[in-house]
Amino acid sequence: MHIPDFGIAAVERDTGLSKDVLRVWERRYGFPAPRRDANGERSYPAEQVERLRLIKRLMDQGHRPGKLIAAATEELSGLAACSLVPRAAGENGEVEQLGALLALIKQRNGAAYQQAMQQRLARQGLQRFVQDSVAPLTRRVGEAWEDGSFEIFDEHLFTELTKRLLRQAIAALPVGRSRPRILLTSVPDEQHVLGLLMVEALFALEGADCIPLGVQMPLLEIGRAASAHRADIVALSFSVAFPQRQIAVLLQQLRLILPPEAALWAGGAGIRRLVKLDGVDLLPTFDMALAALADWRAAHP
Amino acid sequence: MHIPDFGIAAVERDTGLSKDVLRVWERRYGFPAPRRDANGERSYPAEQVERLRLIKRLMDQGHRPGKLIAAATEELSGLAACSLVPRAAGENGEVEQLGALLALIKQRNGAAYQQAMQQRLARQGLQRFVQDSVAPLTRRVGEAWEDGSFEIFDEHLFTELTKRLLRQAIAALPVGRSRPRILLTSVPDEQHVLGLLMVEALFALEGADCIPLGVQMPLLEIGRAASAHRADIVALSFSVAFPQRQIAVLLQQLRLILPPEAALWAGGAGIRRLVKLDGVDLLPTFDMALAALADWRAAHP
DNA sequence: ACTCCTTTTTTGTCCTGGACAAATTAAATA
DNA sequence: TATTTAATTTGTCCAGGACAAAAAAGGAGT
Repeated sequence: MHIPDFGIAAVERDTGLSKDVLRVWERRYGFPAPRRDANGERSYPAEQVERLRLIKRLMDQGHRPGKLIAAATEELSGLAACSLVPRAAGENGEVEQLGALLALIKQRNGAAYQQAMQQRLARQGLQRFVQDSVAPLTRRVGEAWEDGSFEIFDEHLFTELTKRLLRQAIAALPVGRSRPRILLTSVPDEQHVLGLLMVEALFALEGADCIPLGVQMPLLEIGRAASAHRADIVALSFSVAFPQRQIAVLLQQLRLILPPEAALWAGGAGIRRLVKLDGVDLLPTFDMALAALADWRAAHP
Repeated sequence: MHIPDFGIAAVERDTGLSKDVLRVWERRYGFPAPRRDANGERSYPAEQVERLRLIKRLMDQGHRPGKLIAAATEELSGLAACSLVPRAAGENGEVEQLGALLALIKQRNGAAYQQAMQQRLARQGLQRFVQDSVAPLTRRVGEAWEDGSFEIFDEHLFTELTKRLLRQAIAALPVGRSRPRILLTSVPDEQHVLGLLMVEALFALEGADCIPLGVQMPLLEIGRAASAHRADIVALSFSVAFPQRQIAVLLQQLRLILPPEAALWAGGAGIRRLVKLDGVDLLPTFDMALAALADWRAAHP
């Protein structure tokens, strides 16, 4: 079976590497080395697309492209080596349980995973379920993806099923009617929604009035939505995969677009490395988010 | 309050128009006409970004860029005029009810919308709920967005809340264990998920074993997932907004990637204008999708 | 008037190769 | 060992040309 070659647009879609990057890598490093079709346009064999995807994965993990492209195929070793993050001791029972849940996904047994998680939710209650089950699981899925033991579609299945659990749990809560009114969304190009759902669950538990707008809102629309819904707080989420360099400028631009009386909160793994920004509250952890909520209420009696 | 200018990357993110398109429009039509920053790079005033968004909206509706850019501001009239699609007579009571539901979204009363829809679901049952409530509502939201009476964030809120309802309803169904095993997903750049959820609901009602992988799966990953899950059918969804010219080549490429024994089904409003493709089943309506499911079962006893 | 075929215009995408600034690493200094 | 400075790496942007696929316009035949 011969998989046909990919055009440059298809490679961009499938790898997340922009056309500019693909061309400049070819010029500088000699890789990728697509052949040309009848019109002189680049035509990438599936094999090179796979390799590009691997390189992208390792880059998101912190490696640099120059090194990765130079290395022949021993990357595979460096790949596994770097993800040996030692796990905190003393929680081995818990770790085992989470591992068992991940194994269910790995076996592609979605139904069993869903059932097991439902039980956990009932046992722990929503707050601890989010903080002690969903959040650590998400982290471990990320690690498993980085070290190659999880395929992308395993991650997708995990995400999809977990999203359902969280949404179901949120829908079961009484509708929040008290302040603050919190608008939850993400900027364009940021499509990870799990973090947003987790924080929505926590806020909804506290009785806040959450307005979930889904992901990928253009900045100007976020501003309009905040006015139209008279939101007290606009909460954004940034995943690790989001291009770091853009986050700061993006937040500052949004700050200028938003009504001054609306607070701007940013959370997610992507903002860990960020320094302080004027008029933006950076909330890297759930505890900080809950504390910020309490602070807001104290300041707005 | 002065909203700062946008860089070309920000405009691409917020409007969905590629950098290439933005530059070539400027060269050909003289619009947009960004000023230049200190580095000679394009810098788009927020006003022009808004206008670009409007143009994009009208283009998705079928208008051509050359005309739109030439027209000064009378587009606003042409905009409203074109969406006067006469509604089918005889269903006015039903139309009224749907209109009332839309009005709830428009009033930004998410809670009331959710409650009303829940009632409808209980009354109609899932199948009729999908076909007679969700599908027509989705169509009307699309129309409302095109003629400007819905903001983008209204559409996002509608989508988000409706997704929740559908997922909840699907989760309440007994787990499908019988054939066929259907893998549901969409290709990269296609992020509309409502159609996928609607069809999942219908398939799940028929007892099929649905594997929801969420949206935006790279083609090669879809192939792998189909093998790993031993899927009988891979079902993809394309919205109207998806670039038409790419759909056919994309489907043919995926056909070659998939195991030959796996069927490839494509649905959604985006495939309406498509002609027949070898090895791909085009299913523009829900009825056709259900018929295809029945056919599959008849052929695989 | 309507359909089918051909020609022209429109429009998006791709190309080359240069430039530069922000981020990162390496070197040098206190 | 810290902290500043120089060098390198790397992503993004630019200009302007080219081309093919899609859409519109024109023409011939039934």
